[in-house]
Amino acid sequence: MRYWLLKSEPASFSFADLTAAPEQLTSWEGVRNYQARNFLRHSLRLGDQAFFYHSGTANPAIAGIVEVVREGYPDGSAFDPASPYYDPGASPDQPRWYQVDVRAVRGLDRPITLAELKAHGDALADFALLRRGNRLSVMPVTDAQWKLILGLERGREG
DNA sequence: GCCAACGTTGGC
DNA sequence: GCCAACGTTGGC
Repeated sequence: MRYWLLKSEPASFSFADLTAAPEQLTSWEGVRNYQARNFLRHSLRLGDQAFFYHSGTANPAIAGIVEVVREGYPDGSAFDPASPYYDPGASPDQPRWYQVDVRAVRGLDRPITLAELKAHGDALADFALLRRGNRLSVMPVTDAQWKLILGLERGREG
């Protein structure tokens, strides 16, 4: 099993939205970046877990944990002219964009903020999220990073 | 293939 | 709202 981090703007779709969804399940659609697409298409596997990260908010933070319940398949929103994710260059024959399905595993006892992650910058020096200018919406998390971050959950903040 | 212009992301 | 970082686009 491998670990990942998925970004979402809570104003569009929050971890609370996911836990309120039927079966606490959603399709992770709308990713329009090739590097992130490649992860979704080929790398995220059934049973892999991911941090659900809230970006674009006053307090960016990891809010919860999700699990991959369906591996990469074509992102149909790219074929839908009514969708904000519509891409005229994609078609069912040439899907171009891919999505996975994820289900909520649990919310964290408390959000682990970006500020707190940065405070552990020595231990998390290679953490993709902390790389300067990182805009990837799907990124890998190593076993060590996963453990360290979950260790923060029950520790004192900061 | 180069690169300037432009749009988007996302923290602050 | 600002701005740095970065990806994409399109002229050449």
